[in-house]
Amino acid sequence: METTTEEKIITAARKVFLEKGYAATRTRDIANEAGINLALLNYYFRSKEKLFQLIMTEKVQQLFSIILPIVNNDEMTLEQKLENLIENYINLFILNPDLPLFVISEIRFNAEGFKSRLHLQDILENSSIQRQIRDLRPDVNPIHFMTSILGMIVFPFISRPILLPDNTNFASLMEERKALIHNWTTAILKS
Amino acid sequence: METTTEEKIITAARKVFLEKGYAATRTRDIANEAGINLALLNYYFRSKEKLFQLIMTEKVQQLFSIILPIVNNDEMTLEQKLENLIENYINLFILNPDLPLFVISEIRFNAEGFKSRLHLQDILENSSIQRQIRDLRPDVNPIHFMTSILGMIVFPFISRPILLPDNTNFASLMEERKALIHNWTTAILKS
DNA sequence: GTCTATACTACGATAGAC
DNA sequence: GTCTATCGTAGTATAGAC
Repeated sequence: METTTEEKIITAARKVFLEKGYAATRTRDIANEAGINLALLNYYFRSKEKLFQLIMTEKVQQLFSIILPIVNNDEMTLEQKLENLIENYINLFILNPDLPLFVISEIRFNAEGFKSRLHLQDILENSSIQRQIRDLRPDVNPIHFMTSILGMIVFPFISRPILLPDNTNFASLMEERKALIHNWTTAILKS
Repeated sequence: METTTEEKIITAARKVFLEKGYAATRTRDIANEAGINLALLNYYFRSKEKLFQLIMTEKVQQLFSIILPIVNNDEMTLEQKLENLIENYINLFILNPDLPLFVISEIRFNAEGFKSRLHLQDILENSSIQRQIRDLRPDVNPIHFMTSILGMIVFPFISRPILLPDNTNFASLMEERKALIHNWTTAILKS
């Protein structure tokens, strides 16, 4: 075991917070999962809230580090951006199936805090990708294309516990989905 | 005030649970919101868990009472079913914007319980709508169409706190979205 | 049915020995 | 740094008067 105590706690916190969410998580569960004492957790991170912020920041960055470099990239065509979004997000979610629902659920409880920190709406507003969409389809509010594209990518992962059977090979289903979404997004941009 | 105490508690519970989720809700908050005493809440509903089940059942039914009568309706064409889904779900979510994220988030913490009760996968499997989709597009797993259609409908409501600015008139944006999704779903079924 | 008071437990956090 | 023990509080739930 090469990992430090601090790393063990963070790894455990990541697991428990993602599984249960902030409110349902017990710091004792994190301590047990990490194989250390409860007191030690507070020694390293001072409070449950602080430890959570660490995990949450990490997960928000993981989620938005895909879309942020793309939206304002002037070197890429719209076609390339869509391909890139689909490929990278589906790969990310296959490896981290809890990620999207975790971030969406927890941001909801602190919507104002993250809105003021992230400015995602401002970033999308007048972004390169939004201009590209508007050039192609000046008749439609671009937010409708953005939400439809992202919805097709994200929704299977969010609704998986309700809609999708366990027995299917979920990963390969999502792999084959890449090409489909690619066709569908270009189709709706022309419809 | 014509409402009974029981109704006042349920109304308050509905509000608080939907806002905060089960784990973060305090029964004291519900009691305060209802304008009654904490002891009275337990007198009527025995426990927080029981009260929550009541609200959760109500919300799950609210959510699935739209899709369930449609999927196996042999009188409707696929076209009519899609139109119906889009119209009814967007209307429902405009009036209840917290509903989809609440149900999805909370089911996640008790996925097995609801899966065994709801059987939604079984219902979709070999359903009338799935046969209609397969007739039209035997080359694609119908689950991809279902998740894309539902994703386009639901995702704006789920991602609203992150993606969409407050100042826009959200309801009218969703109203105009109905016709767009209608076009887009028929477009992807033909692409 | 409705209240006040309280029992009981679980949780987050800290004190203090090592 | 790491532990045991414990404090203080907040949470669910109940007892018992009215």
